[in-house]
Amino acid sequence: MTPCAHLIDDDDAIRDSLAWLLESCGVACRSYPSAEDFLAEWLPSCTGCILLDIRMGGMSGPELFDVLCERGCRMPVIFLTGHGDVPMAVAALKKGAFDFVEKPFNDNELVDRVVEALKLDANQRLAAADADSLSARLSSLTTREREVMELVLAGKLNKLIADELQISMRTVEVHRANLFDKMGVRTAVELAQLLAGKR
Amino acid sequence: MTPCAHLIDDDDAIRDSLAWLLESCGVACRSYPSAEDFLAEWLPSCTGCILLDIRMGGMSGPELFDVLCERGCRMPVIFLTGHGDVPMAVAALKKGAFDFVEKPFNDNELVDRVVEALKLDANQRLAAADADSLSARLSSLTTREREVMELVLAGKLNKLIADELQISMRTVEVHRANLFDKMGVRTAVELAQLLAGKR
DNA sequence: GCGAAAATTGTGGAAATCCGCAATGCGCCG
DNA sequence: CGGCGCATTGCGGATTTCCACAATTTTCGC
Repeated sequence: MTPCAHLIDDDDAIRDSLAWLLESCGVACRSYPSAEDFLAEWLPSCTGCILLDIRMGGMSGPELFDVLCERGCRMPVIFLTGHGDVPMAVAALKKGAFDFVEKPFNDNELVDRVVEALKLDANQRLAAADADSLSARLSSLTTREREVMELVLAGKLNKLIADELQISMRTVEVHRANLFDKMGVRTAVELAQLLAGKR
Repeated sequence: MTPCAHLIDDDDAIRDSLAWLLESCGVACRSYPSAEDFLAEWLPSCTGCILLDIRMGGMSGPELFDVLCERGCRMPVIFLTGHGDVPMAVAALKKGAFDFVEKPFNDNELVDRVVEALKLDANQRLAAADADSLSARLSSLTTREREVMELVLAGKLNKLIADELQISMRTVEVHRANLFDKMGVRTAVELAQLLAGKR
C-alpha cells in the first residue's frame, strides 16, 4: 500500500476524472466503486488519504467513515458531495473528517487539500511509529520495573522508593538501571520527557 | 463578567427567546443586538461562550469571529444561522468554531451544546491559568538560571553544565537550586514534567 | 521437576549531588 | 557613593547515585 489517494464513489466518471486530475498533479490514486469494495481491501497499514462520496449505493460515505473510525483507520477523509447539507458537514467535521467539499469543486483547491491530507497522514504515521516504539519499550518492562518507574517519575529518591516498595535500596538501583536501559534513556530527566503527557 | 452565554443577533425576538430558553435552564445570558455592540464590551477576561448569528446588519457573524480570534478571544463560539451554507459551516469549524447550528434548532440539543461550551471554556481557563503561572515563573528566572535549566533538561550532569558554561560546578549548583526554588519544584524530574511539551 | 527469567540482596568504592557558610566582583539605581 | 541583585567561587561534609562483582530466592511455563 503505497501512499495514495483512495477514491470512493459509485460514479465511474467522477472517479476517473478525479483520478486523472490527481495523477496529473503527481498524486497516486486507487479507485473503489463502493464503500464495500474499499472495506474489503482496507488494512490498518493503509497509507494516504480518502476522498469519499456521501451518497452511494449500498453503504453511504458517512457510514463507511464511522466504520473506519471504529476500526482505527487514521487516514484523513475528505468528503465530496453534490447534495450535502449543513448538519451533515458539521457532523462529519466534528467526528474528525479532514474536509467536506461540495461538488462542483475547484480543481486546484481540491488538489491542495489532498496534498495537505497526505502530508498530515505522513506526519501522523511518524508520530504513531514513535508511540508504538515507546509502548513496545514500556511493555517490555517487568512489573517491578514499572512500579519503580512510577516512583522515579514521581521524583522520589531511591531510598524512599525502596521504603515504599518494601525492598532494599540495592534492588531499586538494579531495577532502575534495567528500566533505563530498556527505555533507551540515560537519566531520569530523559525518561520524564519521553513520557511527557503519556501514561 | 460572570460566566454566561453571550447572545449576538440583530433580531430582538430571537435574542429574547434564546435568553429565556437558556436562563430557564440555569444559564446566565447577556444580549447584544450587533457584533459591534459585543466588541465594544468585550474584554480578554470575558468568560463563557458565544451564540453568534451569521447574518446581521453591520459586521457579520463570521467577521466578528475572525476579529475575536485575532484578538485572542478563546470563548467557544456556536454559530446560529437560518441561511447557512456548507462552505460557511466548514470554514467556521475549521477555524475553530465550537459548533454550527441551523435554525430552527432543537431547544434541548442547543442547551446541551451551550452547557458543553461553557464547560469547555471553564477548562480552558483553568489550563490557561496554569500556563500563565508557569510562564510567570519562567520569566522570573535569570538569564544564567535559564541557561542552566536548559542543560539540566537536556539531562546533563552538573559537571558537564559547568564545563559548557565555563563556570565552576559550585556556581551551577547554586543556579540550579535557585531555579528549582523559583519554579517550585524539588527535583529535575518534576521540572521536566512541568515543562513537558512546553518550550 | 527443571530451567529460564525475574526479583532480590550484599559489599564496597568511585563519582555526583546537596547544602550551609563565607566571600568577591560587577553593574545599576536612587 | 551605598545598597542591591546577580554571577561567581571555594571548602567541607552528609547524602545519594552508579556500578561491578557475586549470590540467593521466586516465579512460571513446558
